Amino acid sequence: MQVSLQALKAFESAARRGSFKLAAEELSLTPTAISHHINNLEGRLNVSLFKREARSVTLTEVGRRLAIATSDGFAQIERALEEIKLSGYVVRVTTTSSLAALVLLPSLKDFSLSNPNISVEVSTGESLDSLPYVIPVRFGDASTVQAGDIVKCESFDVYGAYGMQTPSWSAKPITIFSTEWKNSELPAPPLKAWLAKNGVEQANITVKKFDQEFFGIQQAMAENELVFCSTTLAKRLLKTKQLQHFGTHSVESELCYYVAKKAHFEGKNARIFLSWLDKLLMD
Amino acid sequence: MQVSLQALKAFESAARRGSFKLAAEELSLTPTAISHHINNLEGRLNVSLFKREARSVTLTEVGRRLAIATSDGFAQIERALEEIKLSGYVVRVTTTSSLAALVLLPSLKDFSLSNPNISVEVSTGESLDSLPYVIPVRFGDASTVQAGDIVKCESFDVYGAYGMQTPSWSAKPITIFSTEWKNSELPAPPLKAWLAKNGVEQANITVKKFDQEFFGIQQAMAENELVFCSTTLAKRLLKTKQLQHFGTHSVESELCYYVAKKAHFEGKNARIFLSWLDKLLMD
DNA sequence: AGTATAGATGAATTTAACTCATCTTTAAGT
DNA sequence: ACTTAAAGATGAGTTAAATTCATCTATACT
Repeated sequence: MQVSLQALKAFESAARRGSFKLAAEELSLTPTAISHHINNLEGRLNVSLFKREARSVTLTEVGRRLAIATSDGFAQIERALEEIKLSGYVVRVTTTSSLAALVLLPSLKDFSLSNPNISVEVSTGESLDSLPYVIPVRFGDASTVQAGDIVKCESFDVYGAYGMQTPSWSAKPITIFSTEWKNSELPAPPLKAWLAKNGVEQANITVKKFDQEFFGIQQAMAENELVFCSTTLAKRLLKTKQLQHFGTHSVESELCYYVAKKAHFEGKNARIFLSWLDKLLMD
Repeated sequence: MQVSLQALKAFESAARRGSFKLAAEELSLTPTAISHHINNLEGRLNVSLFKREARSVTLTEVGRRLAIATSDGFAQIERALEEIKLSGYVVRVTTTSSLAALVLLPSLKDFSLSNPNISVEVSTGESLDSLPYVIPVRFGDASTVQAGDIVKCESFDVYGAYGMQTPSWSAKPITIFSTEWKNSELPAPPLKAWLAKNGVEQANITVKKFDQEFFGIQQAMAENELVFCSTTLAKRLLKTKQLQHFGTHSVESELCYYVAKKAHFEGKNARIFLSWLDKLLMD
């Protein structure tokens, strides 16, 4: 197609509106741009598309032929685009299983109450990360993440299944479930620092590791055990009386939740979702 | 339409060909351009249009929806454009009445024999001059015309109606028909120079003026008189024994035939016509 | 293991798109 | 009849989108 698509669109609008001026308004251009486009089109096609009067233009016969084709052709494309754009009101998020299961999915009903016209689709795994319209909420080493992308720096603490006895850190052997990330480059959960901060280094502790926090948490709840996990994941479970806290002190970690290229998500609905997520994780 | 038409066209081609590389070839672009367009489109629409493999791409469901619409929409427009372009095989020319009547129209059957698929439409007057696809063959002052636009510099001579007596320049009063252009800024026909060149300044000459050469020529033929006109217009009439020449010497003039913005007429058929015209006028 | 293929990313370059300034030709209003 | 308004035309200058170049990545193939 050696003729410019912009020119064809300008022509279509001018033909429909019967005026270069109105076409310019419709397309947020100047009348000059319309005039140039149509003159260019006429030159390329070697035909006259409009008959010019002093203050108006009327379509020639050949102009009418093209007007019908462009009107139908562009309308067809626009209908498909509209359908697709409507589907864009879905905000797509990909994140870890743990955050999805323990934080995001359970909180989504609150989001939906506030934003009934926004649909959020959550997926786990990393295969969608590189898609420009999927918001990747990831867990990573804060020192390798852009400051603007960090949503929440994570702390860790020990929690026990709801209703179990308070552990005696100086007597019986104690088992604590913790996590060993699949990604060996991620900083390990700061258990040693926690032990030191809480003055229980000398406790008789056995650590059982899971490759996801979610698994460790679930197991601890099922077996009335302790779990060393992030405060973010534990928060809701504390509130719903599935976990309990024993008055120990949490420790900061080098880990954080972040959204890669956060500023790139410019869509209105994506911004709304990201604001909500900020609040959700920081509270 | 906030999405780029170029991006939509790139998408349509990639979808049809199932490859960014092939789309790039089809559209005479680089694969990078295709990639940028499609990534931009996906970002704007907030959807994935292609599933990327290592060495290939496959359409997503939503991509298929858009592919159908763009394929149909653009095809519709292109069909109309093809029809219109076919109609562009008509070469449109506007020129003076004199040249049209005495040279161009009578010679067109030769042109058609050589180019049976090209149709030439000739109009007189200046109203079509500014249309970009109408070839204006004009008569003007060579000093104000771009060198590349000049087709033929014009000479003038005296001719008589066929069969009339050879004029005696030194005896009886002589009437010569000449032209006074409507456009007063055009150089007058060089009659004085002709008289001087032919050594007949002392002849007893009365000049009768017409505002078009064609009129003067027609009148001279009808009344067995002399006419001072351009050699180009006289040529065919000499050949067809409607005018005769008396052995006088033609004089060059400051006037020429030219095609305004000649180089702008790039269409194949227009170039063919212009070549033919060059030859016709120069012979 | 090395090479080829094809799409991705981002900076730099190119070019078409667009605007601004000015002009022209009516048409409308006084 | 004269003046003003409306709307398209032309061409130079500016801007922003389109495009390329350079480089990289992830397979697939030999």
